[in-house]
Amino acid sequence: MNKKQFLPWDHPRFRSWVSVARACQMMQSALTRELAPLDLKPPHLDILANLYRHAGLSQQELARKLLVGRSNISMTLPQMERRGLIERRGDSRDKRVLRLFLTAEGEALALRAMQIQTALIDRSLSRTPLEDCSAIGAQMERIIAALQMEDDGGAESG
Amino acid sequence: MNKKQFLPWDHPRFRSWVSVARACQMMQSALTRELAPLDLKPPHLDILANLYRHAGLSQQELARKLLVGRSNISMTLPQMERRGLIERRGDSRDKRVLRLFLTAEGEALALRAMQIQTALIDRSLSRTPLEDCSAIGAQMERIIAALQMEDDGGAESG
DNA sequence: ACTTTATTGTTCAAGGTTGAACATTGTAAG
DNA sequence: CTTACAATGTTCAACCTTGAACAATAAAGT
Repeated sequence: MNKKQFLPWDHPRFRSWVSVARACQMMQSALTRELAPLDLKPPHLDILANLYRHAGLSQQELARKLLVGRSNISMTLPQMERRGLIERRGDSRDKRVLRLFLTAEGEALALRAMQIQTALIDRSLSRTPLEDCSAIGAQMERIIAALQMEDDGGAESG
Repeated sequence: MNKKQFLPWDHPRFRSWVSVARACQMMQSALTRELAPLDLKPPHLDILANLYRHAGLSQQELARKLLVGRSNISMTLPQMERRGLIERRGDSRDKRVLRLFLTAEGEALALRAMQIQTALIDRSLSRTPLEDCSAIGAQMERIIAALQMEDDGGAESG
């Protein structure tokens, strides 16, 4: 008679995480919409923001920070380079790596895009007290660490 | 001299949300990895889980729940139907809509996949107290509501 | 009844993402 | 030095996702 013996929705952590995932997806959609006038998509913004922060990254390092494959970066960057947003210079010591930098135009666009993103986040989280925001951020860092472990070492005991 | 006048990373809500997005992305990657043995990807699981929960949904309703386009559903479902996981029956009252149901095999696979997902979430959130999980879920629901408003009514006052 | 407007599902082209195979360059081992 | 191994970036085929255009059906307006 027990038609549904396994109902994940009864599971508190499961329910909470579903909400998290949903919120993320909607934020992504909203960001895509608001970035459209700049002819940018979230992945482009991620790249611009990271190069704004850490000038001189290699493609590999950038890919790792963004959690995407090298090939992704390798196919996206030439577009942005042609658009005059970034610059790639070969590393003098290691001829394999290309170091990435924003152009002046790229930095200007990065700033505009980041302002749009920050404004969107502010609007969406306006009903969430700062204290709770920080608490959420801290918990998420824990979760990231836990998932990091899985990535690296499958099932390392510790 | 103020080289970086606009640093989003100084912004508490921005920082917190970056962590949220990162955690989501890593969870998605981990889920993709763990679902591979079942020859399923997260979007397939989303479909199975939603039909498990709400049998008889139309494709439109399913698309809305999953926050994807109708075309997406329209191209994914035939694959799953050929695989014997779902069934599509025309609605008798409205000849436009197709009502969706899980087959026995689909339900079995849905259960296995949901158990994998629940286990992954449990593992990743094991260091996050239940109380905090619930608080996070509640805040996320607020954020979802805020983003919902933007979607619907652009800038409705109220 | 007739026309207009909306909704549902399908198709298609465009673009994004991935993982594997590859060439090049650096590093360690013998 | 020579050989084996590892890391970086590129290319390619496969797949996924999207948005627009479309045909069929329903609902609303006249």
